[in-house]
Amino acid sequence: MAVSKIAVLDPIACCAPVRADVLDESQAELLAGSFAALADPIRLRLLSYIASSGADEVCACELVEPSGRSQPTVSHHMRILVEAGLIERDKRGLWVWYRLVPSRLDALRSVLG
Amino acid sequence: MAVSKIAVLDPIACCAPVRADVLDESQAELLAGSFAALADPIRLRLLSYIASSGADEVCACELVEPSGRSQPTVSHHMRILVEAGLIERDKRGLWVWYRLVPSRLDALRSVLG
DNA sequence: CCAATACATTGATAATTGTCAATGTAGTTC
DNA sequence: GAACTACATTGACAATTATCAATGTATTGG
Repeated sequence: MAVSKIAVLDPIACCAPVRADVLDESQAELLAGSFAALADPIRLRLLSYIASSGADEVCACELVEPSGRSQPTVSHHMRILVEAGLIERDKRGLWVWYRLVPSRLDALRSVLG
Repeated sequence: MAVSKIAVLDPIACCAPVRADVLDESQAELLAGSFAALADPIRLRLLSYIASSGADEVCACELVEPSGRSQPTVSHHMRILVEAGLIERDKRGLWVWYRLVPSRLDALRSVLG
């Protein structure tokens, strides 16, 4: 799946729940891209780490060690999550801060119902 | 992702919403497998076709043409959906009937909330 | 049984993906 | 501006995946 191609568009605007009508091809591509971002255990754990941190934002520097992957690999996965629109990136000084985009998670959730 | 390894386990029992606690590795593997089943446009459309059919079950023979893929390819994708637990398979005579497993969709949905 | 039908499996191939070491880049500090 | 720090990008490789043609396997009807 070409996750990066899909980042711009909005699943909320795109799709009613899977149960309502048959998805057309472009809707399906869009959603498959979003789900692909969730289809990796490292990315799910990164997302979960941020979501359950209590804080609004989490520093990238905090993500490498608990993930058990190299810094470039974490950077790669974070990019995929950002491009899928599930996470936002904010660089301030030397550090990069990530925060959830709850509306995106809600959107995906609503597609499953 | 090895989707097939994961079919037996139950995401409902496995995981609280991503926001509550950091997913451990096995939970993450499990969920990533489920999302991987949704991370393909053809599978999303097959799922959607069944979900929106109105009927409780849909015959496999009905799925090939609208998917635009070959019969073996559709068979392959349906197997992945079944192994992910999102769909149930029932062979009666020459025909195979598929139906949704709503509890699984609900389970995945609840993980995103 | 034999032919026909519905679906699954195999085998092969091209494309995609996860990973890391090495290197690059931008911001900070002295 | 030189050294340092935090993160990104590149390049390479192994593993996985989507696909189809060909073939296999049940099941049904004659």
